[in-house]
Amino acid sequence: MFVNHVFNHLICNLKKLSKVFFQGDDVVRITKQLLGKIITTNFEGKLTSGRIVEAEAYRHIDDEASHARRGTRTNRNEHMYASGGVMYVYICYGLHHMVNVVTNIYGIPDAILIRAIEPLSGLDIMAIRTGKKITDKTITKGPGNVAKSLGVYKKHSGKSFMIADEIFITDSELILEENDIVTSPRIGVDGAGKDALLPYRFFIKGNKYVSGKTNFL
DNA sequence: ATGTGGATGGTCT
DNA sequence: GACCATCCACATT
Repeated sequence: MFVNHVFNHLICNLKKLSKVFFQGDDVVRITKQLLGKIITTNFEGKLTSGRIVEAEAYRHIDDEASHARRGTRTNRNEHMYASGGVMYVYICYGLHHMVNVVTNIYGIPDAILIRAIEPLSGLDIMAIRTGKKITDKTITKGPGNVAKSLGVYKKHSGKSFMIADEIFITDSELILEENDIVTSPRIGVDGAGKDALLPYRFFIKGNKYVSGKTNFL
């Protein structure tokens, strides 16, 4: 418990990502840069955090896999059009909440789906939220489990990562080389025609928390 | 180790 | 009323 407290203190003192990072105009590049960073939620005194090890870019209105394809703008995806630095949360298959980081300037719908994190802090809380064991490597694997372990729900959509009270993303000491990152097509976007083949998914090579079957190479 | 089908509900046509 | 940016249990190899 004491160790956990010290660790939480460390995380809170790491440099928080801000405007310069979130409001860049190249969501694909930002997605790669997001790997290794640490996402933290602190809801009602329950602090949980993890290293981002897998993420996907959803880019502009001409991306057929995006909720904002062809300029679609509805109540559901409104936060995708917000200026970079807020969270976009939606429900998938009626039961899974998906955590996205919105990037770019207001009006241009770019977002990054966080597909997996490596748990760092608040493992006991994550275990309660997911109903899994602390030692279970699937506890934060896959986008549904990311939201569940972090305690994120649709009601949190639109919250800023830059106010740094309940949700924030911090820089990390981890330096990733090109060779540490694997690129692939996105998962579960078969309906997107040729855009389903775009190399917009990135993950840390060999990390055991990455979703899917092929996290080798 | 791999494959299947059911759960479950908001969103848009 | 069909479609999902999914997960899990359980079946069969």
